[in-house]
Order: sequence, then structure tokens, then C-alpha cells
Amino acid sequence: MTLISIGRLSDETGTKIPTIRYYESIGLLPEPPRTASNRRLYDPHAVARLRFIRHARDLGFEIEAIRDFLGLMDHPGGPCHHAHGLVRQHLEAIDAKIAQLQAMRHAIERVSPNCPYNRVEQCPAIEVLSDHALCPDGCP
Amino acid sequence: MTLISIGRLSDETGTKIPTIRYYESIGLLPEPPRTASNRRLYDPHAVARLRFIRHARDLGFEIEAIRDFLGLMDHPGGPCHHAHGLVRQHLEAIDAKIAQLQAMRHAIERVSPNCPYNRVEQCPAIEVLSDHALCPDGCP
DNA sequence: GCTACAATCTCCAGCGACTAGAGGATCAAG
DNA sequence: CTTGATCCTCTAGTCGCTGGAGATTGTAGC
Ligand SMILES: [Zn+2]
Ligand SMILES: [Zn+2]
Ligand SMILES: [Zn+2]
Ligand SMILES: [Zn+2]
Repeated sequence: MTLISIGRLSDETGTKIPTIRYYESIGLLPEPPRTASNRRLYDPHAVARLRFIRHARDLGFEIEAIRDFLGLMDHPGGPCHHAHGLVRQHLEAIDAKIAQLQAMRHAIERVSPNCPYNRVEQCPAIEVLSDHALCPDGCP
Repeated sequence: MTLISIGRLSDETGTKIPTIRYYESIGLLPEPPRTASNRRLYDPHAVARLRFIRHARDLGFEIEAIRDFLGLMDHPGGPCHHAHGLVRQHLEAIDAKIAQLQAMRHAIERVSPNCPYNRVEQCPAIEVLSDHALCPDGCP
């Protein structure tokens, strides 16, 4: 029964106020009741929902995936294999991104750290950026 | 002396035409000369410049960093330590991102792959997203 | 020359996921 | 009663493109 203001919700979940209103505008958070003077009032259920959203976002899930999760959670008795699918998909996306970053790392690392010229002309750091042929295998 | 059209430039660099015009609009590519009927004409210098931009973007450099690189390259006789600084900075950013993704990976991996309930209620995949306390150390 | 059709032009709008600001109303404390 | 914090709505900006509308121009076949 303890209803809180948007500022309080912001503090409790570490979510900026405009972001909360944004989530409401895209339908991730339901429109909350208002005071007589039109201010939003949130109940503990909304707090939990927003905490879920923020944590999933922090873990890199996209809004649409979160929308799916929330849809599932609205039917607690239903099956959960779709949730597992979403998680697995996301893990695969993360792995792909890590692999790509590591390939980029290797390509850039190739930039000779000891540059013998100290001039833009012939600087290996710039050359390796200019010429894809100098890149190692994994370069995107 | 071989001047090419924007479509040709697009093909040779693997850059979409709107992207080329976009780069021009933000000043990454200079305004090229035009035909009598107002079509852009590019020389080999522009091709090289665009190739550089694309490769650096593929390696994850931001537009502003690329703008810096290009500024340096316009003075080939100048010193290059700023270029090395940009590269080092970018490497550090990549490392940070990799570390964060791996932390996320671990947090999500914690999601028990064998779910004994098969119902949204009590599904560990959803629980671990709901409750940050279930996360391992590195979770963002 | 005429007719297709491809390529190009400019301008504008949209993506994802917020973030920031203007300008106004309302609340709580002194 | 006044001050300052909080809230409201609405609009526009971020980044790096991407796509479309509608107009014009270039090219090829007949
Ligand atoms: Zn150097
Ligand atoms: Zn490369
Ligand atoms: Zn499950
Ligand atoms: Zn966590």
C-alpha cells in the first residue's frame, strides 16, 4: 500500500526519471495511477518490474527481449522454454561480440608500439588503419 | 585522373551511397567536384580516404577519432604520438568492453541450464534476471 | 528521336535507448 | 507567503547510419 513518487522510484532503482517515463511511453511500464495533481504513483509491483527491466538492460538484453520476458512473467503458470531460448540467443550474441572485439583487438594490437619514425608519414599506427592487407586473419 | 561516380565509389569501398553522402555532410569527406549535371565525381584520393574511414570504423573507431586521424594525415610531416594515443585509448576501451561482456556472460551463464520446473514460476532463468543478488561478482 | 530504365540528386524521417532542456504547475518547509 | 524542490508535458538531441519520396539526368535499344 506504500505508493511512492517517481523520484523515489528513480532513487530506489537507479533509473533516471526521463527513462522511467520513456519506459512508460513505449509500454514497458504500465501507466501508473496519479494523484489529484497528476503525479505518478508507483506501488511495489512497479518497483520490482522496473528493477527487472534495469537488471536485464544492464546485462545487455534489448528492450524487445525484455518485453518478451515481461510477457511471459505475466503468465506465471505457462511454460518457460521461450525464456531459455531468449537467454541462449543472447549468450550467443555476447559470444559473437566478444569474438569480434578480440579480433579487432588483435588487428589493432598489430600496430607496432615502438614507432621508429615519430612522424605521421610512415607511422605504423596509421598505416595499419589505412591498409586492410596489413591486418591479421580475424579482422572484420 | 580517373574520376568515378558515387555508385562506383560505393562498389569499390563497400560503402552504401547514403553513407558516403552522410560522411560528406559531416565533413569527413570533402565536397567533391561535380559534373555539369550536378553529379559527384571522386578521384583516387577520395577512394583511399573513404577506405581508411571504413576500415577504421570496422575496427570500432568512432567518427571523432577518425576525424582526428584524418587531421593528422593531412600533415604527414607532423609528429604522430597523438595517433598512438588514440589507438591506445581505443584498445583500452575495447578491453573494458570485453571484460564487461565476459562479466555479463558469467552472470547470465549462471542461469541454470537445466530448469526442473518448466514453468515461468520459479524458472531460474527468469529469477536470475529478476534478482541481482543471485549474480556473481563481476555483474555490472 | 523516343522510350525504358538505371543512376543520381535533395530533403526528410526513422532506428535504439535514452538524455536534456524549456516552460509551467504543485508540493513541503520555514 | 515565499522559496526551492519536485513534478508535469513536450520537443529535440545523441550516434552512425539507413531508407524513402519525388525530381532529374544518363544510357541503351529501337
Ligand atoms: Zn608513430
Ligand atoms: Zn583489417
Ligand atoms: Zn525454465
Ligand atoms: Zn546482476
